[in-house]
Amino acid sequence: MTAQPRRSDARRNRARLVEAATALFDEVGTDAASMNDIARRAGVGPGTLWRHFPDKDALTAEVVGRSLDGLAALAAELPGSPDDPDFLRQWVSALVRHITRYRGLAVRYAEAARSADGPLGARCRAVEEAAAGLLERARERGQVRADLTAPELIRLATAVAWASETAAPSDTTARLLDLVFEGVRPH
Amino acid sequence: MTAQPRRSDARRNRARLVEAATALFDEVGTDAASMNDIARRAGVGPGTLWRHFPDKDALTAEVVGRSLDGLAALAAELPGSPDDPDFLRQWVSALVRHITRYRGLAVRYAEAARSADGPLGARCRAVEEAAAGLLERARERGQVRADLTAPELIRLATAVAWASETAAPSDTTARLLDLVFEGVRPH
DNA sequence: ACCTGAACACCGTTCAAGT
DNA sequence: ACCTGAACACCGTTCAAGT
Repeated sequence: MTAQPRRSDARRNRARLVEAATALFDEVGTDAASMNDIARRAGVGPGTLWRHFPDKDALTAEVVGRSLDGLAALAAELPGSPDDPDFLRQWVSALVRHITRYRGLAVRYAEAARSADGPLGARCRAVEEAAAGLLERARERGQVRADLTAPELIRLATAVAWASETAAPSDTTARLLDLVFEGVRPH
Repeated sequence: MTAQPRRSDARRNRARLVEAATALFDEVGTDAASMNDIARRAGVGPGTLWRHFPDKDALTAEVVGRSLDGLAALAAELPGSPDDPDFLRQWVSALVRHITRYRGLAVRYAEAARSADGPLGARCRAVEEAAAGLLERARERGQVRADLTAPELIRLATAVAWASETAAPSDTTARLLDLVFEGVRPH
């Protein structure tokens, strides 16, 4: 989201920072990766990091941005699939997979989605719009409760992502998602 | 959980620390309340706090312990209620209410429930056993999916608590809980 | 136009020195 | 037996000084 700098050394520094942040997010998670660590890994001073990205949200948005955009694009494709009764669940599953990509991302995503401002919040709004479109189609086919809203669906997806982040076995994600879709009560 | 000290000044310090922690948890949440802040508020040095409670989990367990014990007791009473079809939901609702009592508690609870050790983890195990008992009774009456386990139910409750913690309006808790019980799909 | 790195107030945590 | 408070390595964040 943040604009590309003009000077070539600045562009190189920026690229290195995003690369270092991505690597550290991958290794230790969003929270444990400190700004100073990221700057050190990129081989620049802390001031340079703060100059390129005003806060951690901006940096996070840069790292996960492309993946979030892909989600909106995926939403545009899915409803075309020939009457798959589970296309909504598939998309939500993809959303959960994205949020669990880095440890700690669920919290940042939830906060950004609530305030809806900042570079990450803007991305969340786009995802919410995509969800709203899918939800409408699912509703027409009677595949979801009529009163379910897009923010609620996303909040549930984020909650599932958070829960499988703190859980021990990683395969529980699908199970939790199933429980949310089918409900705790018997159908 | 931590043993009461013998010397009277130590006992007084301990009581003041728990009081200060409770107040700060209430005002700014579990995370924002730093150990140094708590010690300062209690009028003691940081070393005294660390002597009484080896880590923040022990302190948290002391603050929320009685409330958690009450939950296990509540589980023993509920099934007696004359065939209320929603007694399980009522108990889970009480669990969620407890976890949302202090901001940041959901994360600590989830981590303690996973590792199951430490003073907070011990309490989580007791809650899980209570949930297992309720779940069995609910299953006999056909009120829940036959394959639902107690850890899963608690994980869902914790996830709902976490979600309503990060959400803007506080009344969404009941709504999220309803979605989890009834499911996203129409019944 | 951009980078450097010292600096500030904080954090969790420990531990020698006291009473 | 228990408390004190200085100390350490860290954190996020800023900003004068450089090129």
